[in-house]
Amino acid sequence: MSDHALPTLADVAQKAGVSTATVSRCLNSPDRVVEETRKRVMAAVRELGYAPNFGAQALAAKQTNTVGAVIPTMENAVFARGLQAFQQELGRHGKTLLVASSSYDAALEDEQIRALVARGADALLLIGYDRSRELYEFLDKRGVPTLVSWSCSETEARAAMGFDNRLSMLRLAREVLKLGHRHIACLSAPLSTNDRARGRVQGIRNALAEFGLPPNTLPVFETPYGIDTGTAAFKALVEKHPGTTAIMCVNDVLALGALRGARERGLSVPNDISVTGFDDIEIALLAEPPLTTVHVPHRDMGQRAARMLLDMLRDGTKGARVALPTEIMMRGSLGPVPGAPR
Amino acid sequence: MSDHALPTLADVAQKAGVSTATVSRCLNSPDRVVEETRKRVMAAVRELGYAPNFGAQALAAKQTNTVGAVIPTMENAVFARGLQAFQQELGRHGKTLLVASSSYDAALEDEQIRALVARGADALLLIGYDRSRELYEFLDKRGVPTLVSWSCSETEARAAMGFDNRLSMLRLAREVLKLGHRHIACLSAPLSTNDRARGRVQGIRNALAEFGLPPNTLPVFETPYGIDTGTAAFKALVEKHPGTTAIMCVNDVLALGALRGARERGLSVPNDISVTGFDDIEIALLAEPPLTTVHVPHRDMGQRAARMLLDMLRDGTKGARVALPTEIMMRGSLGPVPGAPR
DNA sequence: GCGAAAGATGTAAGCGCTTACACGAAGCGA
DNA sequence: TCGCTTCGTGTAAGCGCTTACATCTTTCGC
Repeated sequence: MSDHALPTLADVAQKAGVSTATVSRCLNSPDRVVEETRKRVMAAVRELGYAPNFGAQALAAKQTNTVGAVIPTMENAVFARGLQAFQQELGRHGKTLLVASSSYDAALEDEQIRALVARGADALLLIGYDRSRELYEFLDKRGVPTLVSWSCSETEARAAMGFDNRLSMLRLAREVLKLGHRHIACLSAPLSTNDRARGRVQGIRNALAEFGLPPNTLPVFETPYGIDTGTAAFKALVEKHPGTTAIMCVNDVLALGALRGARERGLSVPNDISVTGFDDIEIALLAEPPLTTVHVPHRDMGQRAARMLLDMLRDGTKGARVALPTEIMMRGSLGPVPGAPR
Repeated sequence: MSDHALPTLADVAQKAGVSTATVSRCLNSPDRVVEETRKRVMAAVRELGYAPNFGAQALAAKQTNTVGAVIPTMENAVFARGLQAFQQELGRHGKTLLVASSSYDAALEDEQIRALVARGADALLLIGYDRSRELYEFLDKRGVPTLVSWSCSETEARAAMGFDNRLSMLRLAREVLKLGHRHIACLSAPLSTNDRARGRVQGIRNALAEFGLPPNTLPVFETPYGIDTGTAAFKALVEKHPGTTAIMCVNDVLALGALRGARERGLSVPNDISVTGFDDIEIALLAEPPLTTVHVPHRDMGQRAARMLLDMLRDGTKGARVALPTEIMMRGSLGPVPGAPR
């Protein structure tokens, strides 16, 4: 680590025999400088190994070209996928992505969002709507354009690039019901701070109602995110409700856990019990049996989210509310109700 | 989005009837200010909703309290895990983590590292050693403390918090050989820019040599990261080397792909062919059959990496070279060679 | 060939914060 | 009581960059 100070704009300017303004222009809007000068400046830049000081640049330009995103967890490939596409699109427009994760913890999420803003994020991508009024007020006050993803609600004014969680799950639940299942249970993430999970559970209830079943008798087991927790919750569920023929999980990870729980309990899927997921992560296909789930267009969502946020940033507009289509993936983990006539 | 400018230090100072220096001290070293003044200042801070301007702070303090990390991919839970622990430890010391991913692309990694430095990262966490001399020179010139993780080589001077890839794989390969396998093949990530994969392959070769087998006849199939690619490579491999009884993969994701390839080919694991992985990601346990693999202490590694980097940053020291122990996880995907006496 | 418009570059005023140094007040030992 | 240290606070000089504005040159219509 050499201690001699790094070259500054002034050093470059001196070396190239121009003013600092010209060097700055060469770097930021090259077409405003005549070619000969530009060449000379660029040569000096290269020779000195000059790179702009981030803090100074941010201070003077009043923007950081940085977009922040807070996701529930990096451990779920589904978020990683979406973010990758998001990042690529941002990169194409000269912006950098800052990622933080909240471990599905509301207080931590709050903190991470504030940290990102404190770090100068020009705009934010958030997952779902659920967060405190104070936080939203803070964001509005600071004038940070914010886009919600993974959800899309008619009743929320805020810009969103997501999909309809309720409707997607409703469609899947219809398929389950069509196969004759009448004793359905739900394995869910904690509902209190997760509007996506709530929407999905609501979707099951709506489907139940459509089929003339009482929606409020749906057993819902809430458990933190994880394969292990899914396995444990599955076991608790079948113990408490032995007659259950189909377990609908609000995400694939939980469903994978349920699959393992079934295996450990000696239950055959789907002969003894059916299991469904949500997200369509890569391993859903690989599971034994392959998981019936709802496919979410992660990549497309990420890319479009980036575009919308970029537009909001550029034009200062409010952003729209877009619901992307999802797709039911019928696979081996869902079968007809046991004992049904074939 | 309100347009009225955000409050500055000067606003707070005026409101509290003190100088900006005092406000700054209240925020950064509260014990240097008498309690009464401090209370008054803090009240003003709260009332105004003041938050420091990142750029200005970075410019004046010449540090950003930000640490950058570049990982190959966010889609592998193994990196996510390690990073989470890394981030937590940093957070405890008031630092923020900036993450970027390179998609296992050397040029992109180079770019991301420079972007992170340009964004003012005070220190860096990198995965593995393999990168250009220019990049390392750049880092040294800028004086950015850098810590390598996931690898730990005797021959590299640079600070590292990792484990011995070669030795770990060597140990696993011994187990494979002990079970009678003599026709082993290797499914690897591209080796040219991945010292971890190279070390692991080398480990297999070393084990072969120990058992008196010619190390250079080991078939090594290189394929990009992914479950799908693992499946395809598996098929290509068994076609070209039908006599293979054990396939050792350099990571779990590839191994999962191999498992699927085996299933699609109608091969029973481990009866017809054995498969091993590396990393011990959560799904390794869930695979059918559960994957024999090498457990890497992700969380511990992440946490200790953070501590070391923090020390380097604080004391300006060079950092040490630490190799953490790994553990062989014997599970169902590895069995005795087919036709062996039981 | 002249004046105006357009283009290239320079000048210098900040951006909001940290911190070395200065200053006055209070506490202390002799 | 006097000089010395210690403590709390203020003053003001940057940190390295962007950019409005000023200045000087060139170009071009007529």
